[in-house]
Amino acid sequence: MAGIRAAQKEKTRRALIQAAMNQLSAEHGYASLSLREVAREAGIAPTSFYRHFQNMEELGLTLVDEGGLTLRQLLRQSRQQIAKGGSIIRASVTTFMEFVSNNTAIFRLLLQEKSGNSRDFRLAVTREVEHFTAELVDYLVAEQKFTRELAELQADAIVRIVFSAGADALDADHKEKQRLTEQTIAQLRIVARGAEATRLAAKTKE
Amino acid sequence: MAGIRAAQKEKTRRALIQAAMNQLSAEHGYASLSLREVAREAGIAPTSFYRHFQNMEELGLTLVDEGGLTLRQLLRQSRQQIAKGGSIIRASVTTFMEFVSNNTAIFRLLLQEKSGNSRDFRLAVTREVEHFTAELVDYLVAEQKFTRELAELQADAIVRIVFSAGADALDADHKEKQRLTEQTIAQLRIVARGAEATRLAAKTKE
DNA sequence: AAATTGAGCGAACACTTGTACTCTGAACTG
DNA sequence: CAGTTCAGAGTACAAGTGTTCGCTCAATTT
Repeated sequence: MAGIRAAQKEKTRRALIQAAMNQLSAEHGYASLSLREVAREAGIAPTSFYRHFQNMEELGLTLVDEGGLTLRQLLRQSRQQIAKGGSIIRASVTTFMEFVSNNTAIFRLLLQEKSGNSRDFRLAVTREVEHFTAELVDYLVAEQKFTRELAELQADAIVRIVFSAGADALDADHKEKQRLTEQTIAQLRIVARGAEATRLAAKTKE
Repeated sequence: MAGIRAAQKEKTRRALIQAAMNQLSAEHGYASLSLREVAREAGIAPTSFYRHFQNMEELGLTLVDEGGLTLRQLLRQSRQQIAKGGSIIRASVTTFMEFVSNNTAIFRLLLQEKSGNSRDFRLAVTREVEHFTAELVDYLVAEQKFTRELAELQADAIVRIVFSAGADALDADHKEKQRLTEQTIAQLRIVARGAEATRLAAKTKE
């Protein structure tokens, strides 16, 4: 029952995924990914590809899922940073930026396919990002006592700003990344202040 | 000196650009654009393409420029709306969203190539967006008396939020677009309030 | 021990791709 | 009017693409 056969299959499956990842770069996106090249890098014949995935699309969706997993790791890591105390905003933004630097290929994939050419891809990415936003909403409601409505507005704005800055960070050198990080932190502080002011304005109206 | 020849050349050049535009859709991006198909739709032989562009890349950059032109139209239109009085934020966001709806193909191109696979493309798009941000900064400094630093933070945040919402609007139906518009307006109000609060905080500190 | 399964291979097929070359004929120039 | 220019067409080629088919042979099951 060792499943030496199933284990081997899983291994080359991982090799295929890894090969696809390796070929994703700033210059070559998912769209220009070729079955034959992926198979070559994974060390199998082109035809054997079909033992693992029906299409390139199926491989692609697997990559997006992989990216979602990574995003969830990021969430966990952020929560740990927050638990340690200190500035929540600063901690979150810096962990996010570090993550972008360490997982460039996968972030690029997510960002590209978010406005890419396959509806399934777009939906898959949107789902992952929404998961991210939802976590933030929960935090704002539970810890900071915002109304759900205001929390949703705020969280959505934050995610838009942070992901957009993350996209810019993909191309940036170290110095530029630092600038982006500080800028994003300052912007989130503005948003936080604005949300706070909005909450007060709503309260005094009652 | 009529230039009946030059006119014809310009005409088929426009036909090529138009053909390329037509082939850009939610399903078919720039990356999967083929010289032969573009030439076919423009009604010329594949080889004649080279009389007008050296590469597909050159055609692509032309499309991006075209998009930049469109963005500048948007700016002008927004300013007219603002001059009419009323809510600046509401006017700007609604004109932006209308523009996205009416120029879907070109916006999709800009959004995709902003994080696309050609460095030249990314730079070209970034340049256009920066132009957009710069205009907003000028407005905030001149009309609202913000410091340049705060205006830049605010403008950049606004552009990130609006363009990100615009990207979502590409796929959305009418109802969803309205929701997005209202949401974006509310978010920009939060940012405005936050910036205002930040300005006050800085002042009292002096 | 015999039978079955299935990952991986190699050959082959029917395309599509970009691009180099040569030629034509209408528009322009002197 | 003769000569030149040049947009566009046609042919051809080499290189790549995804996918089907039948085969092998080790792992697994009966």
